[in-house]
Amino acid sequence: MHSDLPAAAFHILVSLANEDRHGYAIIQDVAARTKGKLKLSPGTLYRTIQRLLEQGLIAELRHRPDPEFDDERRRYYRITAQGVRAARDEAKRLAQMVKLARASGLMPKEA
Amino acid sequence: MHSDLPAAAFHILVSLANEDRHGYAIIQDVAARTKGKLKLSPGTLYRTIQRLLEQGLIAELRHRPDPEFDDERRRYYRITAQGVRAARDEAKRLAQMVKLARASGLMPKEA
DNA sequence: CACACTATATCCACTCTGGATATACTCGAA
DNA sequence: TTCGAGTATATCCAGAGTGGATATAGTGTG
Repeated sequence: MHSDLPAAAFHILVSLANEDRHGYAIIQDVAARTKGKLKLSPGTLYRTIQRLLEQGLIAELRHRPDPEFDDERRRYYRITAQGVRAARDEAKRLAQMVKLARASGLMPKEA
Repeated sequence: MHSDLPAAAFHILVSLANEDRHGYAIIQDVAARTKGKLKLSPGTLYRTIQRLLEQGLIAELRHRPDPEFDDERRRYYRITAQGVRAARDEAKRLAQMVKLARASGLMPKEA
């Protein structure tokens, strides 16, 4: 659809919900959370990060968390209040779709 | 993603889960189920129907349900066993995404 | 020495989508 | 009675989102 949060953006926001991360760490975290089912490609990741920055759903940290033992190439990101709202709205939309499937008998009660 | 069911395809399958319908009726049914939030455009609808037919997720009925009082232009479709499986798998994937959002504290318990 | 891993970034091709357009018939309001 | 809205299907175009390849570059391992 036109107005909803793209899948990659949603997963990135979920990954940043409880911890500031850099791009590569997001790829790994999303893969871990989805048990390897979703491996964000670099093309999708960095393009989506740029879009999220422009839309104000995430912000880049000016100071890296641990300057001593850290790869200088890394760029860290933090979710914004607006990002939290966007992710929550998208989750509600997805929950509605699941509800629709359940109401149609397409889903076993718990799965 | 590459392998998952597009949103329009999912909604069409849900709409056909309990009743055979023709294209235009699907548009109205999806709009009703989503409380007007999702109005499938004709471009999306008829293209997606063609794709679903090719993939064997739906089938066109050879005989229209009620030949007497019916618009002859209508083409009726029925979901296949394969279509049911595809919709169920997609619903599970969506439910997993919602679960991920909840686990991250992005969602209020029930919403 | 080659390969894999870390880390970011850009490019191309493909798919999915909305919206416009086309065709054509029916019905009610002005 | 004519105009617009609704019904019904279909095609086209432009734009967004995605994966995969490619590039660059440093580090670590067999």
